[in-house]
Amino acid sequence: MGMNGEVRTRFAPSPTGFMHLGGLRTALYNYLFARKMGGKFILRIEDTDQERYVEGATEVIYDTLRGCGMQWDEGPDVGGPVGPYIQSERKDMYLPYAKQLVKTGHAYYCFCTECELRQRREAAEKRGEVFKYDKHCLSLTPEEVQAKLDAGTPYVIRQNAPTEGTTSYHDLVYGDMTFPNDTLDDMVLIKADGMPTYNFANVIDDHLMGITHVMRGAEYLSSTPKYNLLYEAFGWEVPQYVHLPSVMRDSHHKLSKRDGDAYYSDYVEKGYLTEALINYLALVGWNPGDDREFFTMDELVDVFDVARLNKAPGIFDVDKLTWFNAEYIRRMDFDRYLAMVTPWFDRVLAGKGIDYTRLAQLMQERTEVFNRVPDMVAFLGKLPEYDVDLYTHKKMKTNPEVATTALELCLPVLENIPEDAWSEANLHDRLMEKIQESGMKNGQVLWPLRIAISGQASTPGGAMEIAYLLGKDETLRRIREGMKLLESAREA
RNA sequence: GGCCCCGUGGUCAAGUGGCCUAAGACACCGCCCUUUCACGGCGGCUACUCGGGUUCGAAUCCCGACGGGGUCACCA
Repeated sequence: MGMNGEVRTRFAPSPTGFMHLGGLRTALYNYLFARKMGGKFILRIEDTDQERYVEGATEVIYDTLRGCGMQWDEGPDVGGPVGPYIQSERKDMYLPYAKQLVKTGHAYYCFCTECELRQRREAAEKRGEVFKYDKHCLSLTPEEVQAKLDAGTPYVIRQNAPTEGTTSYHDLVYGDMTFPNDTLDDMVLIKADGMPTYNFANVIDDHLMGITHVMRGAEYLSSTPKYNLLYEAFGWEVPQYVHLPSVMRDSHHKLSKRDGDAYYSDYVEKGYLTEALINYLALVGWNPGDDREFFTMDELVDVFDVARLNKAPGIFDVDKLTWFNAEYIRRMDFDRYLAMVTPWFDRVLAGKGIDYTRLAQLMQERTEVFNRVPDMVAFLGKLPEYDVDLYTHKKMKTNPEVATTALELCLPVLENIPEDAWSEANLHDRLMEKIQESGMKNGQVLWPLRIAISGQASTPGGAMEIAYLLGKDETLRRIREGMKLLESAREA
């Protein structure tokens, strides 16, 4: 707990230009926990790697988090009492701490060059050994160090990790963890360019920012002992740790950039809803303990409990996400759906004069992901080429002959409906009257009709709806075309 | 390879020694509804990785094996 017992969590992404779903989930849990505990959620940008700097990347982080409904209490753009919240702007704060560690023997200057280290590492690998920095520069006398410093020799500062004994800590998810110290490497704290490494900045900042609970990916499980050694060297209180199981693509791979399935933006572009994504993501690695599956952000805050976090990695199941998405779409206000689906309609129906409102009514419960909409409605804009076989449907008891009869039956009925009376109700009543009187079954007439005007086996809505959407001229045109197709098939 | 973690159906998962001849959801399959599809309703399929213990009793505790993941950077 912080000084006044307040919980403080942080999300500390590096600005790469994209928001990884695993990272988003980490942010979500940090946010939920802070809100749940009535604490503070802090955003910190970790941009100590200058080579990886990407223009506009921080905005992507802001937009994604805000878009998902996770507003931070302290951060680069909103300020706060322990700023700045961008590590590059804190650059000068770290070196003094590193020097303090050097003074107390917990760290030391190292003048080995990257090139030398690489060679030693490769040599070790060739021998089948694990490379570990051999504390070579630790044996330099204070005079030797000073001389090199005075000469302007490039240096880094390394942690002086113990080589014997063990280091333990308690994790709120994984329980008690113990690591042999001889597996700990002397990690670099300050890089040759004067910037702190993530490993160092993270500890300093978490302490200075009063972070009480560090929630991050399980990949940090084994580097945590080194961080704790740092806290102890400074005499600082170690935060609570909450390591999160990874989000996988399948049992062997994490969600990856290469497959185009790792980033928040990938899903938004495909037409997934933010609410669905957040709702689903919350459930990969955590569950409320009962059967509830649908949660708003506020409800999530209400039920979230660190004790219910899972340890095993979770596979990100796009099918389940898609189901959530479809459910959210079905439940959304019609006006919002219409506004969202319109651009997708436009891709294939722009300028065709289709009644979007009616189409949207038909489509809302059939939409799973917006990017599947164009293919579903394209037939309204242009009759697809189709095979006569489509007229044959066993259950509907139709075949080309029945279909021909059916279309011949429908054509005059539809021709007789005036343009200004071309409504679904009218279409329905006139057609049904005729079908009754013919003695044919509904399906025997309606199936061929729908095939003729849509050219495909499955459509959003039935024959009446489609005929209405198409309008009189286009409907009649398509029926005549269908009759022609049937005729040429008969001749062949 | 060293160290660490994990292991219930295809996937997410409930389960904290007896209520488990193991819930729920997604996916899949079948039936019903129906002018197609979708929605909806009903039903079905499929799991405690394996082997030893401990115990009257184990998915639950212990040990081992196997499998999977993570980590071993002047990246974060």
